[in-house]
Amino acid sequence: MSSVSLQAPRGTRDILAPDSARLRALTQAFAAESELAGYGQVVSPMFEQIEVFRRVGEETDIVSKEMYHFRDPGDRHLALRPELTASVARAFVQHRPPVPWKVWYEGPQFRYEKPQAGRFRQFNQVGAELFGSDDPQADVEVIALAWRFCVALGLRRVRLVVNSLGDRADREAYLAALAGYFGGRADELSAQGRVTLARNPLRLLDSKRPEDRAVVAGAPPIDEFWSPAAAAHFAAVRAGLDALDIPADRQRLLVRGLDYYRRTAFELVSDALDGAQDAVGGGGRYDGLVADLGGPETAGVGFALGVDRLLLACDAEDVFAAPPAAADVYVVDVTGGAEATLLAEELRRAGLRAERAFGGRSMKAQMKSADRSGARWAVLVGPDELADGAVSLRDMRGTQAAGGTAGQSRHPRAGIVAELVARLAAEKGKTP
RNA sequence: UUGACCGUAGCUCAGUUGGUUAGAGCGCCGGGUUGUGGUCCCGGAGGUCGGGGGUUCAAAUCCCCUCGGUCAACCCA
Repeated sequence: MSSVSLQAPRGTRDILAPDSARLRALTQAFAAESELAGYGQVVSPMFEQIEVFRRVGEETDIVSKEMYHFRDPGDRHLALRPELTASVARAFVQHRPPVPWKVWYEGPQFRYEKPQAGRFRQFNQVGAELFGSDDPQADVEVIALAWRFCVALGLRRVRLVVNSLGDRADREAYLAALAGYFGGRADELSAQGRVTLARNPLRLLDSKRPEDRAVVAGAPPIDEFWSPAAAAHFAAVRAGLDALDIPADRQRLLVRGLDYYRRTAFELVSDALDGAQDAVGGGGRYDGLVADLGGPETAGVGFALGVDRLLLACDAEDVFAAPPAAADVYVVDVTGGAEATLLAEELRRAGLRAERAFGGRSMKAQMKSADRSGARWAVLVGPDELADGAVSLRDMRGTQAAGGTAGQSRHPRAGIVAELVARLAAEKGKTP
């Protein structure tokens, strides 16, 4: 950092090309996958009345201590969205679309946290939600969508883990049982573990502290608290995934961070990611959330994937590279540059990716730039060409030595655009 | 919020126990005779050593604060 004193706020960053193109490509791939399954895009505001998020649970860390919130000039208390399910559920309550309402979304979210690899204060997610059905097949469809997308990206080292948190009453009973169990062994827990116990015993289950893990190992399993209906639902979900050949590991200690989850909970974890942030996404069923937001009793299931972490996983597995940004044509003009402007515009109108230099640089310098642009062809305009109403066309992929004029041909200026369109089309046909 | 490590040109980094005009590679710009790229050679631009304060005759090198990064706990995508 030299004399630059202004910088992006902590935990945020600028994404420049070609990384930005890669992010866009990932979003497009997700859109394609989602719409294939009948999900329509929903674009909701980046901020909401703070109440929207408070309703999802005050004990949730995301809500209680990680929200960016503020009062606007009209004294409205607002918050930048820390997650999207609540926003989408609010949209559902507001518009009451016919069910099943199937939506996908994409965009930044904000959480006030200490940043580290794969964790930012502004981060991007893609996700999907299905409102209005408690059919276990809905869970299967949603999970399959998330899974298929990871596979489509080329990720092979992603695992799906699933669990069921039971119905509301099951969850309450389990919570009480955990409180009793852990309470009796509080002295064996870590100091922080005891704090967690007081706040939410469920959280202790995925503690990473060794002292806590030893105690957790003997904790009562949630299975014993499932209602018959919840147990049957989970069995149906697992059978459905099995039928689709989607490998799902039951993980009895999986409890998600948002408190609104009921029954199905799942996560996608990457084994290619080292470090603590190995979850690329997660989701589950949240029957009851819509009612909490003031709507009718409505079932729902969905998921979100962290775009930044997905991209990190792609890097680790060496898949889903940035799309190439090579130019088709580079216009070299040593007659002042006005001709390059005309030609480049013509080429672009014809759909070719055309680049040119500015500032009246030497031919050698422009050729160097042409090379670095990755252009397939260079169109040269010098005094001779200009006088003859012609241009020189140079094959930049030739193996001839630099400096020579082999692989170069003269063409009438008038027909050069059509000529290039034809040549590029012919090549594209040969090598897709 | 807690702890550990780190912060030198656009990028990756060197900078001996504090001592004259802070270096390299890559990148960028220009040149190697008349208008031509990818190799090679030469040259140039670019840094108030993250910022502020302190110790000292003297600090990129020591101390404090601050901002930022990385890693871990917490939590989560």
